[in-house]
Amino acid sequence: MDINVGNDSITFCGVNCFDLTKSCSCGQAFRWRPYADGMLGVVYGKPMYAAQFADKIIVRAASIAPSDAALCAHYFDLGRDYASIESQAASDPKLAVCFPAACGIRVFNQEPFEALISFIISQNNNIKRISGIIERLCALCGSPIDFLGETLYSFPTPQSIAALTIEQLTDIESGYRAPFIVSAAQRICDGYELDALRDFSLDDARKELLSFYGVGPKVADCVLLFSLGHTDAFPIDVWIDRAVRALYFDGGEAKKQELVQAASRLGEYSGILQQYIFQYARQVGKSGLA
DNA sequence: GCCCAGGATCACC
DNA sequence: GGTGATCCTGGG
Repeated sequence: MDINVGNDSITFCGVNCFDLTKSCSCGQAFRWRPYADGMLGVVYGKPMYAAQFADKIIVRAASIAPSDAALCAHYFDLGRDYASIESQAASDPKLAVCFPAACGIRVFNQEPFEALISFIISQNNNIKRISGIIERLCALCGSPIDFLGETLYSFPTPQSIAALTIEQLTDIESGYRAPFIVSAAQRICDGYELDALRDFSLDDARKELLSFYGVGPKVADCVLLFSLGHTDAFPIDVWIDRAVRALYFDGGEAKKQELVQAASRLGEYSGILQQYIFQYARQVGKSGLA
């Protein structure tokens, strides 16, 4: 992969196994939206426009710092060998079914605090409404930044979320999750280091996250997979439940423990393969999995 | 107006 | 250690 850095853009050349739009829209990240020929989002507090032309990815920002190329490469997970993960998927008879829908998905490395709050909001919720709540949260207490004639907002700091009242959070329609959001932000303000969980074993890191009020197994695994580098974290929501039962249990009933075992057999990238399965499940719908 | 989808918690067994 | 009621909102 070649990288060219300019004053206001970075170009990554020779990127394979990456479908930018699909990866931004598959439900792993909630702040990207279509803009011109690409996607507009906010990465590590900085508004960015990303577009894809064959194997080139162009990222534009108001200004590019020396560290931004490495930051973007990390965010989009460009350093990982997805060709081998995709070939694992394509050659596994079960996963091969998912592959056409899923190829080109890369699992992003989001900011841990943003992921924690976002996936707390995601519980009992659908993607459209999750995005709406997060955008209103950012507009409420993030920092406004003008870019390409639009006003975007950074994801709020733990301090500014911890200072919100339950009423303010109810007003942006976060519902009964409001106290969970404040409690998590409060704990980060008190000095809890989410980043330390990168070096924990999967089980230990999960135990830590489960101790947050309002965080259960599914949200914990999302935070681990989408922000803390645990590529073997395997979030099980209703879609994954349906799809794994359809693919690995002939559509029959399976206990939660059996689903977890089926996932662990997929190996160290089971979480990335989970995104492939999720994308497939969403595409074929409930009736396609029966 | 009614019922359902979507996860975590808590009370209870 | 497992089961079921409950939380909130949008959509059929």
